[in-house]
Amino acid sequence: MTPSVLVWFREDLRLADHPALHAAASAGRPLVCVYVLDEESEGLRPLGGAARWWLCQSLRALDASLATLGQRLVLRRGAAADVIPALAHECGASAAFWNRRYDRAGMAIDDKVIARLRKTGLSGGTFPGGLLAEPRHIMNKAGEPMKVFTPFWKKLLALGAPRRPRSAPASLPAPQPVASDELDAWALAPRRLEWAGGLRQSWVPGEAAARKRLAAFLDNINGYAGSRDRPAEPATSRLSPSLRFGELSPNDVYYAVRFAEDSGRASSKDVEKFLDELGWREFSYYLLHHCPDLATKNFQPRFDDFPWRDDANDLRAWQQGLTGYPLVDAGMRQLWQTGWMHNRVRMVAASFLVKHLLINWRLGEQWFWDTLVDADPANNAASWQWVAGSGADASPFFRIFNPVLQGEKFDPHGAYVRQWVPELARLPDRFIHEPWAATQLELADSGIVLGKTYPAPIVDHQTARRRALAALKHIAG
DNA sequence: TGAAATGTTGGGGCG
DNA sequence: ACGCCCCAACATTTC
Repeated sequence: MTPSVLVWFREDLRLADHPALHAAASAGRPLVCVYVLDEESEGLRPLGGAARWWLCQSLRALDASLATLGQRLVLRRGAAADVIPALAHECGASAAFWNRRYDRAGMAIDDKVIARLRKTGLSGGTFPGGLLAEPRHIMNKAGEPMKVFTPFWKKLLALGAPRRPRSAPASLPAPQPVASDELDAWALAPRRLEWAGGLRQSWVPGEAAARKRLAAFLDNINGYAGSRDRPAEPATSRLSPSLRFGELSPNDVYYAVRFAEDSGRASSKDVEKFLDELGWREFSYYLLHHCPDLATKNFQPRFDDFPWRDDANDLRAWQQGLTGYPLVDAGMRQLWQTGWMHNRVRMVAASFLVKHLLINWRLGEQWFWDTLVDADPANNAASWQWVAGSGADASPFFRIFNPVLQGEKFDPHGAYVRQWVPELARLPDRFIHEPWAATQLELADSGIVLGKTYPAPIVDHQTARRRALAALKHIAG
C-alpha cells in the first residue's frame, strides 16, 4: 500500500496558500488532514473562551471545504508529541508536514514530534506559512533582535518581496480513512449561550468568509488612513481573527492589498497605513519568538517592581464597562458583546486600566485573552506591554490618553458611544463623552441619573493622571 | 499610534 | 493715535 502523508493543521485553518498542504498534495499520495486539540502539553496557553468559539466554527468550515475536495479533517485530542507520531503510524504515513509556529512551547513540541517521527523512520517537513518573514532572518548589525518597529519593518520589506501566495489546490489526493473525534464532543463553544449568540451575530468564521471580508475591505479601503481611527465607521478590515487562526495567510492579505494599489483601486497612503498594521503583527510574533515570556514578563525589566494597585472593584468596573467614561465603557461592552473591539478604543481602554487605575497590564491582557475572538499570543501580549510602557518600542510612560478628548476627536457625535452605551444615547453631542459635565436638568432631559442609570467616573481624570505620572516617574529611563 | 503646561504672538477692545 | 490688556490661536516644552 502507498504510504500516506499527514498534514497537521494548527493556526493555518485554510486551503489557500498553505505550503504544507501544497507540498503534501504534490506528493500524490493518500492524504490525512488532522487537527490536534492539545490541552496537555507543557507551556501551551489554553485558548480563551471567545477564541475557542472561533476555533470551533473555523474547524467546521475547514472540514466542509475539505469535504468538497473529497477529504475530511481528522480531529484528535491530546499531547501533540504523542498524537501525531501515533496517528502517523496508525494510518501508515511516511511523513508529516506542517507550517511552522514561532512560540517557544510550540516549537519545543514540534521538535519533539520530529524527533519521534525520525526514530521510527518517518520524516517531518516544516514550512513557512504564518509570517511574511522568518523571525531569525531579521537582526540588527550586532546580531541582536531588533527592538523598534520602524527599522524592523523597513528591514523586513527590504529583504525582498514576500513569498507569493498560492491558490487552494483544485483537487486533493484520496483520503486515508481514519477515525476522528466529534467536534461537538470537544465542547469548544461557551457555556453561556447568550455569549455565543453575540459572537454568532457578529462573525462568520472560516476561510471563505474571511476572503469575503478581505474583498469587502478592499472595496472600501479608500480613506482608510483617516477613517481607521473612528470607531463608529466600518473602516477597519476586521481580519484580525482570520489572521489569528490562519484562515488567511499574511502573504495573501499583503498581495491582495498591493494588487489593489497597483491597479489604482487603493491609494498608496491607505495601503501603507494598512500594511503597517500587518507589520505590527509581524513585529509582535518576532518579539514573541525572541522573548517567549512576552505575555507574563516585562519586556523592560525596570517595570518589574512597579507597585500595581490591587483593586478588584476597579477591575470589575472596567471589565463590565462601568467606569463612567463613555468611550472606555463602549469599548468594553463591544468587546463583551461581539468578541472584538476597535483598535483605537483598545488603546484607550487599555491605557485606562493601566494608567488611570494602575492595574497590572497582565490582568488586562488576561481579560482580552478570554474575550477577544482574535486573542493572539503575540499581538495581545506585545500590544498590552506597548500600552503599559513596558514593551518594545513602547508608548512612553507619560503618554496618558484622555478618554474624553479621544472620544471628542474620534467619535465626535458619539455614534459609537450611543451604540454600545444605550443609556447615554439621548445625551447631546457636547456631553456624550463627559456626562458628568451636564447639569442635573440636562441629564434628566436625557433620562439619565448619574450614579444610578450610568456610573459617575470611578476616578477623576486629572487626579488619576497625576497619580500615574508620580508612580511612573520612578522607573522612567 | 498624547495631553497638559507654558510660552509667544497678534488682533481688537478700550481708556 | 497710542499703549495697555486680554485672550484666542498657535508653538514649544514638559510630563
